Amino acid sequence: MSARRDEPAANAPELRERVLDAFRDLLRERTFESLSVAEIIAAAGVSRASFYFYFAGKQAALAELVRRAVGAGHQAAQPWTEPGTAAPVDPRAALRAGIDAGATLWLDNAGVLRAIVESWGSDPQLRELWLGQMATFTAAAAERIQADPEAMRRLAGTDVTAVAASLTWLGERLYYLAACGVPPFDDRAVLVDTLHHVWISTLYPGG
Amino acid sequence: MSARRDEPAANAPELRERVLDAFRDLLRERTFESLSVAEIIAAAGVSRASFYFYFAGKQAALAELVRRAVGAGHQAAQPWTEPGTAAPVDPRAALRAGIDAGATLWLDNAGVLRAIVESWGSDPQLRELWLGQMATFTAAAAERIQADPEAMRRLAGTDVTAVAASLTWLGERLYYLAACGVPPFDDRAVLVDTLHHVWISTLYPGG
DNA sequence: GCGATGACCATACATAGTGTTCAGTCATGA
DNA sequence: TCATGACTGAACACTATGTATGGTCATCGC
Repeated sequence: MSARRDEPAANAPELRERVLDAFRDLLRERTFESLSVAEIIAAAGVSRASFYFYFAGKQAALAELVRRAVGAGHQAAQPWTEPGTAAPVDPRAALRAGIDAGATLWLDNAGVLRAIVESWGSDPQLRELWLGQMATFTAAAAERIQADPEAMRRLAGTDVTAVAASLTWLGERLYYLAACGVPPFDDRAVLVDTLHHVWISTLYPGG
Repeated sequence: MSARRDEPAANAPELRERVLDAFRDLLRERTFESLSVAEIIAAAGVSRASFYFYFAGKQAALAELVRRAVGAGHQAAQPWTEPGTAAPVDPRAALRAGIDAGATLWLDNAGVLRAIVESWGSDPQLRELWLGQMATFTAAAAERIQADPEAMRRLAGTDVTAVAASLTWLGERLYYLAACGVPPFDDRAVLVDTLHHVWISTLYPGG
């Protein structure tokens, strides 16, 4: 039915990719809100009609970029969320590794993630996407906590899900501030150390 | 020079107040971004020209509302930031009182505060305002921590300012989620307990 | 080769919002 | 009675969004 000239099948339309690439590049230096569709398509070398053929709007394109970025995010946090296959790792070290991987993810995708953090409040689609992501991380963290007798002993009598959600959102905020270059979190070492410190204090205060 | 008909002096122009009141009311149920100047002036019963005479735009009006709301905020946190005049209060109890006062402040001014949290990322003026506020709270918290030998013993070797900033931003985020009705923080008891728990764990882990 | 198909583009359009301008109204105070 | 200053209403230029139209061009079946 379609007139294809390259790969035999399952080839994501090239224009679509070009738009997403250009959009991601622009977001590295520009605000989502300040970007117009005109600028995006100019950078992508694509017509206005094509853009609206592939995406319902700016938001929809951003949503796609976010989905791709956080897809990698799940793997990033895995060292801590899925306790080592064989050797029982020190939870503190695993946690630090997860936090560090999160920092890498955020800095690599700073533009896209900054954009959704600033936009999910005013767009239903983006809100659902982001709250869903946070809920996923929260659930993973809560599960990991509940599997840890030491942590559970400390948290006795408190709402584990709420604590897990707090720590998740603390991460979101600090990573975001780092991506915005707000001190003192623009210093990656400070960011990771501080986040790690609060998580550890909350979960394993015995130290 | 001006033709006044009421109070003798220092009378803030009535139209300006009407705009601010209407704006605050609208923000209780609507998003800042989704509100147009047309709607605001319609609700206020004021002409477009008058609006732009008193405010440079939507953002400037919001900034004014935020300044007024957080003016009260400084007092709200005072029980903890400025240790009691005479009797040495239990820092944990004082902290809880401060957190609870913060919750009251946020719920009273939910619309305005939600608006700035969602907008400071894309407006230089609002950014400066909000980051300044957070810096103020952070400084107060850091000072309070440094005055407390018990807390300082625990935090030995870590960046106190960074920890104070983390806890400040954690508060910002959790209060915001509560104002948005995001579970589990839409439950005020959970909000206050969890925030209190993380602060205490981080600062006074001895229990 | 020939016509159909579908991807793509340029242009134009309707709609909506922003911020400015300007002529005009109306109460007050001199 | 006139001048002043607060305020309005309407129009304007500009920018952005999302849609609709007509046309180009490569490819495919035949």
